Amino acid sequence: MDVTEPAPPPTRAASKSAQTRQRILDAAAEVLSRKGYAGTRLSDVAAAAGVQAPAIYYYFASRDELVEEVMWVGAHRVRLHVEERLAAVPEDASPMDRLLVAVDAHLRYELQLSDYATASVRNAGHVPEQLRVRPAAEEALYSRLWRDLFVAAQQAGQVRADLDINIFRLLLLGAMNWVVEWWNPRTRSLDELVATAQGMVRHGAGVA
Amino acid sequence: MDVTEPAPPPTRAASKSAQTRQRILDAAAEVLSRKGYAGTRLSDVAAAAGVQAPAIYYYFASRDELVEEVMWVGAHRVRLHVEERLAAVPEDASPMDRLLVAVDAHLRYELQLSDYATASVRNAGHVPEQLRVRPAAEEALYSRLWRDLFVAAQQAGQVRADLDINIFRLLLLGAMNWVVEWWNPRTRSLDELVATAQGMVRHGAGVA
DNA sequence: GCACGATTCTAAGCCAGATTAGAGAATCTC
DNA sequence: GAGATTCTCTAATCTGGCTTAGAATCGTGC
Repeated sequence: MDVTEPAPPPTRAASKSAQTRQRILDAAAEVLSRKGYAGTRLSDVAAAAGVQAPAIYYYFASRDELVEEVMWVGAHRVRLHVEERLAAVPEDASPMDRLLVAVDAHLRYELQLSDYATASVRNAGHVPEQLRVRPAAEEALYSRLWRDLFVAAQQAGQVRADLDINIFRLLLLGAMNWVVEWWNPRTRSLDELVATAQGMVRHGAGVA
Repeated sequence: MDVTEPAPPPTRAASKSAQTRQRILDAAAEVLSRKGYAGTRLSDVAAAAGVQAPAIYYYFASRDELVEEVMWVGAHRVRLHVEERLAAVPEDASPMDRLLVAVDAHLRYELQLSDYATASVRNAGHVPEQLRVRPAAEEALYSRLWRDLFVAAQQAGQVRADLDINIFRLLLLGAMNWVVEWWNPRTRSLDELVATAQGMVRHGAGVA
């Protein structure tokens, strides 16, 4: 609630308290990513975090505040991850190369690394309006990142000039986001998925 | 609940009763498509249908049964619509042409014609397990339809031989389904969307 | 070992919203 | 137009699940 954290005690590395808060948040992300907003019981989250439900209220003002935080963290981290991966791309890489790296980073993060990202994506359109404000700001930044990647690629002549890159971008993000609805790591390889999605961009948007 | 309908009375064209049932179902589809499973109140549905909430129970055994029916109808109708459009394609059309018609049909139906389809797509992953059984059967049929389209196109040499058409198909359906999350008919033209999605297939999957 | 804040627990409280009961209106049958 | 049936309403009831109260426990500084 407050902008200031509850005055972290002498703040040793990771106080027990902070760890518990983290455990609750992680549990919420996990349950939310699996069961969705409607199906997420505070009691499930508590169980997964190894506490009783009321303990959650020591760290979060309400169920919705907890959910909002998960959503925001999810959106935020995906963006950071993709930005980091892009920052590591060699100077001489082409705009199209950067686009393909972004596809790779987005998919791998969403599927392997983060319940938060999955929770964020799956529930974005299903939580009450008020919970969308803060996460939406993150998503706007993320959208811009992708827009810039596409603009650069199109200006460099690596994306067809007649392509509507706004629509294409939204379709692509949709394709990648929807993956969380069907992906099963046991039946398919992540590498193949990434390669296919990259092909969708390289051929679908790239110049012949 | 029973397999047999409640013994349709002398069954004139559309009895008043059937109309009311229909109105409730339509209302449910509309609310579900807009607010999602979690946000759909039976009272909202009732209001939209112009009845009091308990009246719903005369036609449906429970909230969940109502939701299930909407989901099933949505999945069913999309499939029928796409099948109809495909049936109307000239004999001499190529497999790729048929694929593009399917893209067109799917998008237009989902965005213009049917709250049921939108409700079905948006909530598929958010309703409790038990509600997914019947709709899932429909979706399986629909999946097969698309698989067949892709197989035919690949065998005809119109889709790159090295493309994993299963993954590509799922990505494409995801891109199209996710459209309901961002589409705003006031800011973009449906024609452009369809054209861009078709381009994604023609270039993304098609032979160079 | 004691005092005190931080943390977590058990036991209620509380309420939105689904569902049921049962009375009343509408419609149909003859 | 009386009686039966279908349909819809008002007025409860019921319940899951969020939330609050307040007591117990834990940890730490002195």
